[in-house]
Amino acid sequence: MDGPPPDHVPTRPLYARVKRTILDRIERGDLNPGDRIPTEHALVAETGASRMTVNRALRELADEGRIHRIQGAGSFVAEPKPASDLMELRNIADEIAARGHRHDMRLLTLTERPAQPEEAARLGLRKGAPVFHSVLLHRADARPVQLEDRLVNPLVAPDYPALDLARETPNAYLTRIAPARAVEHAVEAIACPGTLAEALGLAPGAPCLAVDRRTWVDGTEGPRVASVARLIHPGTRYRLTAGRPPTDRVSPL
Amino acid sequence: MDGPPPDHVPTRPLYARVKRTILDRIERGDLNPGDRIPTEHALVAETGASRMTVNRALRELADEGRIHRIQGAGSFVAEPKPASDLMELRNIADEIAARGHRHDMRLLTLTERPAQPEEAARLGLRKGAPVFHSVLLHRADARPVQLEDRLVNPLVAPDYPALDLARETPNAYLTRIAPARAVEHAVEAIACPGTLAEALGLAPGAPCLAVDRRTWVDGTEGPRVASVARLIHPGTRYRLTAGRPPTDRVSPL
DNA sequence: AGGTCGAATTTGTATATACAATTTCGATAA
DNA sequence: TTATCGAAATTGTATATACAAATTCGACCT
Repeated sequence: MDGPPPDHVPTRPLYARVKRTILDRIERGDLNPGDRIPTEHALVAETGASRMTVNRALRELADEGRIHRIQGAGSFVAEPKPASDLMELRNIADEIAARGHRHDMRLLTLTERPAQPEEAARLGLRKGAPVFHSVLLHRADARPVQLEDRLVNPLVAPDYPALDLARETPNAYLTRIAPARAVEHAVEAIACPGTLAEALGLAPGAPCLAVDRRTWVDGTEGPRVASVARLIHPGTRYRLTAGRPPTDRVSPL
Repeated sequence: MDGPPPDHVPTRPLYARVKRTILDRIERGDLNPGDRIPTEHALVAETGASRMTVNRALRELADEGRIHRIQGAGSFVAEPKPASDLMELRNIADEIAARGHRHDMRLLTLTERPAQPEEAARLGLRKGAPVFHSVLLHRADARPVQLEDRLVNPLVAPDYPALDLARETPNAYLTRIAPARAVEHAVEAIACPGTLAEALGLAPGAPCLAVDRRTWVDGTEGPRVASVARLIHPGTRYRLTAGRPPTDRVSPL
């Protein structure tokens, strides 16, 4: 049985399909950064959509930073800028997906072991207390974009080792079972350690962005550190942004 | 007197003015989170704009997360976004002093010149509009810790060149005369350019942390970019933190 | 009372048209 | 050759109109 009218695959709006055709050409390398995009008029002729619809598609692409438009001159493919908005709020998988890439992760290690003294201090535990330690590699379209080295507090997330990585990132899991009350970030530029160079697909010594993130949850006796993570990104491939510009536009003066 | 034809104050587009009227009501507390926004039809009657124009205004507000729209139901003021915008970058002088070092700065260049196209875009000015450009080196105990490359909008800070660097940093000066309404940060790891290696006391290619900071102030016609700065720190000597851990401590478990 | 259906409301998308603003580029004049 | 002007090309905004899709709400029936 089943199905009656399979029918209506929810058709995407026309402006979205026009956007997609442009993005396809960019992602296939058919159009490269700096290249000129067909004019609205040409796209009207090509796609059959009205100019208003084509205009909306191109305007949204411009808002999203994928293309650059100059009145009177034309539209051009923008330089790829892997800027991520508010990384502390969205997990890396969402960010990659939002850019139209395919995200996957490979678990490199997952162990339970006693905390080293410094780790214990960072986690607010006694030294030697058991902690979970995971190391993952996040990839976008099979390209490494983040190495995640994480310590998890078993008092906050006792079932962390049972996490199903096929369905959820550690960040998403922790957010779900123990929403953070506070987050601390520290960022520094480092030279890619030789031990990570291969995993990240970089030359040893290449500049990398290291983000140390610590999250707290509310416990019965006060705030507890839920997790401490060091996230390492290839410096030239990733960008961390915080803060948002005002929304309403103003004409240039 | 006055003016003849004051002439053309560049009128903002109608859809932007409609956005502004809605944002004003939200920011004045006239409309609170969860409140219903007048329907498109009502806004058409109120503003005189066409429904397509009102629709664009509301759609952009929704894209920007300020409102929430439900087909068939209406439009509603969104919850203010998670406050975690806190990238409290204290100014470099305070940080150095807080660490017990002595801060000084050397002015490398200070000019007024026409904005390059890309710079103009970042500043929200017409290309070729005059901008102030300063380059400073901040030092802690005579050791370089930050190279500050800054563009300043003369419309916001016309007296910037008169700044007395012996008394104030550019950041402190701008904060004093034009408090920022919004700040945007982008951070990336870069290899130290050869041209800066000597000034920063580094080997070319050494990892550096580059922070791009953009600040806005409120103008009569809407937000204006006050300044765009790129701050370059030797990666191993500097650390940038954002977010704050909870203040109340708990004994380790 | 409860449920069902359908009309009214409201937002979402699409088009045709018009004019404005900016850049580009060629024609023309000095 | 150089400079200037203007037409053409291209994007930006605005409107009127139409229909689609989702929700709300009341009328009506049982």
